[in-house]
Amino acid sequence: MDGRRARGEATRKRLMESAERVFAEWGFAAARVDEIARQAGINKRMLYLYYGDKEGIYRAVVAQNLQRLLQEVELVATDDWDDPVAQVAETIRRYFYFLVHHDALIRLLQLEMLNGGKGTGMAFEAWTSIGLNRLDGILEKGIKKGVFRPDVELNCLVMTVSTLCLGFVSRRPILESVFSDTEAGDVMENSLQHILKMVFDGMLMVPSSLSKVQS
Amino acid sequence: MDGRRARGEATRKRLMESAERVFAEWGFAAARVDEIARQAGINKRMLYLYYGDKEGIYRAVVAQNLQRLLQEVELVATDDWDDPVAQVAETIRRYFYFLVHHDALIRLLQLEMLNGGKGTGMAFEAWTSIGLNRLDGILEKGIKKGVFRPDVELNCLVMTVSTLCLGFVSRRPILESVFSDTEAGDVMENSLQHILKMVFDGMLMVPSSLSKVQS
Amino acid sequence: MDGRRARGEATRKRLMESAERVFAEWGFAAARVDEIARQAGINKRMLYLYYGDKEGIYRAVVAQNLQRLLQEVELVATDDWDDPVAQVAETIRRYFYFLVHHDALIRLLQLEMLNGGKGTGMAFEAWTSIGLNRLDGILEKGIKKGVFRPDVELNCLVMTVSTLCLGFVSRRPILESVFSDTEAGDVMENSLQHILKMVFDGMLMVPSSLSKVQS
Amino acid sequence: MDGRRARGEATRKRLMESAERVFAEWGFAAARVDEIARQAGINKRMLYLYYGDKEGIYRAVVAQNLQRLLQEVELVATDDWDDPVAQVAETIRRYFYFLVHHDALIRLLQLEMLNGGKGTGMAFEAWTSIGLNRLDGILEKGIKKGVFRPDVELNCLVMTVSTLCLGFVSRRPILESVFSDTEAGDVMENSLQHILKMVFDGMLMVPSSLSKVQS
DNA sequence: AATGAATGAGCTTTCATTCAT
DNA sequence: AATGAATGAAAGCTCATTCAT
Repeated sequence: MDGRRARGEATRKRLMESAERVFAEWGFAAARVDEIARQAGINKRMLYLYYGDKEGIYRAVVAQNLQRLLQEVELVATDDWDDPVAQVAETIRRYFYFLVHHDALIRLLQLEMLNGGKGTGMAFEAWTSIGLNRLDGILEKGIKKGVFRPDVELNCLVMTVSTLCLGFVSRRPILESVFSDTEAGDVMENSLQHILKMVFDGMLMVPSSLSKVQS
Repeated sequence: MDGRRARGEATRKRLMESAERVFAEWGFAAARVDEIARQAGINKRMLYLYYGDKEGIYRAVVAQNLQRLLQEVELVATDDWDDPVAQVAETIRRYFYFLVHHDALIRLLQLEMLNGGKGTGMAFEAWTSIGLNRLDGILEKGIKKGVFRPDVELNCLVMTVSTLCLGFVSRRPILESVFSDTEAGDVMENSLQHILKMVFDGMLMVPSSLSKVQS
Repeated sequence: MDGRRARGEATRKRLMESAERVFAEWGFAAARVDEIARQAGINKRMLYLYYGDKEGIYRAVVAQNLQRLLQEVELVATDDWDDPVAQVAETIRRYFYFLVHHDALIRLLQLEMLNGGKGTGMAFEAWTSIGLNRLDGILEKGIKKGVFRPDVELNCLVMTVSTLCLGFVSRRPILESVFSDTEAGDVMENSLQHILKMVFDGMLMVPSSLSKVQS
Repeated sequence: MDGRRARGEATRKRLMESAERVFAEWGFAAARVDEIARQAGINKRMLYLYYGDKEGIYRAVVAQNLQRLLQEVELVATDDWDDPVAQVAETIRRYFYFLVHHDALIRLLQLEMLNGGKGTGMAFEAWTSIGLNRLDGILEKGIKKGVFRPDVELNCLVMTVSTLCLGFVSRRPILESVFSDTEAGDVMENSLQHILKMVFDGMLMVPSSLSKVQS
């Protein structure tokens, strides 16, 4: 019967979504299996049927989210643009807004990073820059074209970008309370502009100065 | 005789130190009260006598560490130097190395930040920039002296510095595995130099270019 | 199939019965949750599933017993008899023997009364006369018929009846040791007769003198 | 040194008073040794020095209170009055008001009675009528004089008196809420009058009818 | 005589997990 | 495929009691 299988898949999915929320809110240790099942409206037993145990569904959630992150940014990175600056900016923008739109995921991955992947045995060493891994090629091309400074330390730059993006997104509440009065416009967009300026002023031959970098 | 009171204080202290380790390693939820007492070599009951409950000692640990962070950087910030660049650099250096030397604290505070202070009710909104709060004055002075660009967005800069320092320090394992072969010298010192360059190239009237910024 | 639900209800019930015994024997504070579960032959966890916590099952036990007390005496009170004396006697008899047959309940409610409902927040102010609340109507009717003295203080009388019944029942061990030799017949029945005589001699127009008051 | 001994006695006394309050409020099981020491302003260790353990001080408190009760009523009972009615009334009055003025004691003894002396091993079987034990003689004298009915069941009467007194005193809160509006005068005095009327109407040759029985 | 510090046993409660239908 | 009932291990916490000064 396909109806059965379909229903089973729906159950799997609801459990995953619920688990993502709960793990993101509480972290692995403080998350409650009962709460995951309750929010999913699914019997707790099914969780064990599909995912083995608490850690099993946790791994599944983390893996799926990393997968999504990867796919999202891959789209741009594979293209071949003429303007390296625009392409770098667009890559960062994509990365940044993906994080913005998946704050639960961010919390989850940050918690997991702090946890050193201890609970899962997964290698998270490089996840913070996943999605930026194609920057290398774009940067090199830009250096050849004489747009970027040749002494740009690629690894450091990637690290800097990922750190800044993640940092600003996860500090969103703080930023909003700080800038709510003084700044017009969206806080996140302003943050992105700040990051881009930060990055470009440090890597361009000529200061990017003031004009907003559009996608 | 004060021997008894002194012993009591010693017990308090050993509990705190033990709790700091355990909370930093496991996070609040996964930390075990028994383990804290065991590592301290102290009867569990004393923890409840001195700190009320698990959350009580957790709060105490967090508060004490924030205090330490504050004091450490305060030292420089109050001084009045002639050279704003050197003073900014020294402030960042202090902040950075404090984080380096207190990685347990870092994990602890990051976990707490991700937790939004939920478990403790404390206001952590601004802790990431504690210790950098005197930067404002130094920067303004530098702007007046014509050393820094007048369009420097102070708040953003502070946020950037704290984010980068915290990010690089907490990604130390990743950095070490990435740079172990290619770079000479200490990874953390290199990271600090990178951060300083990043920051100064974005704020100075004339690019800081290449020379290392010493304290 | 309803087998599972039925089993669940059975578990609930066994926990209640066990809790009634244990609370009655030890009082709230000294009662042990482990003992309740053990006597019920039920896993301790279920108690928390069904009743929340120790106080939860305690409240449930107390509430249920008050309910029973109410129902038991209600039966008579609603009827409309010709003979007020007989009806009052029957009401008291029912009340008295309900107490006799539920000595665990008595201990429980007396403990709770002494506790002032502190542990439960329930209003116990009037429970001692629950089951006698219909006496008012019967007495008034009796006064109109000229059987009872018109100066009978209804509230005091109800209080007296409940106090005497409760007192004699809960002093049963003492009474038995005192009267075992001298009196023939059941100690409790004798006590009831004494109470009835006490009450009627104080309220009747003509002394009830000697004949036993039958139901 | 006598100063030392005197101070020791003072400590003992303060511990006893504190223990009386705490045991009366919470009962044996729920009472906390720490609370007793705290209220006494005395170090907990002294309690163990003077009374051995928790049960030790509990026994001491109960014993002392029973002693007091006995002494209080003894005063009247030993006298030889002409008027048996007045003497009975006075005995009951003394007993009643002693209970009124020692409500902590009442709670304590009632709790202990419900506890069956389990925790202490003391024989409490007859304590409810302690202080009324001389009624026998007075009643017999009254019967001889033709004032009391010869069929008065002495034991039952004593039991009735003690039960009613104890019951009304310990239900004082209920009584006050019930009678606060309707009755003038002190609730306790009214209760006593009710009890006396109750008792005398059941034992006198001629109904005591209406006039208040004064001491 | 008096006390602050310390303790181990045992309490209530929680949790991830499995059984039986 | 799905579920309500059940469980054992272990967690946080409390208590009466004793040690050392």
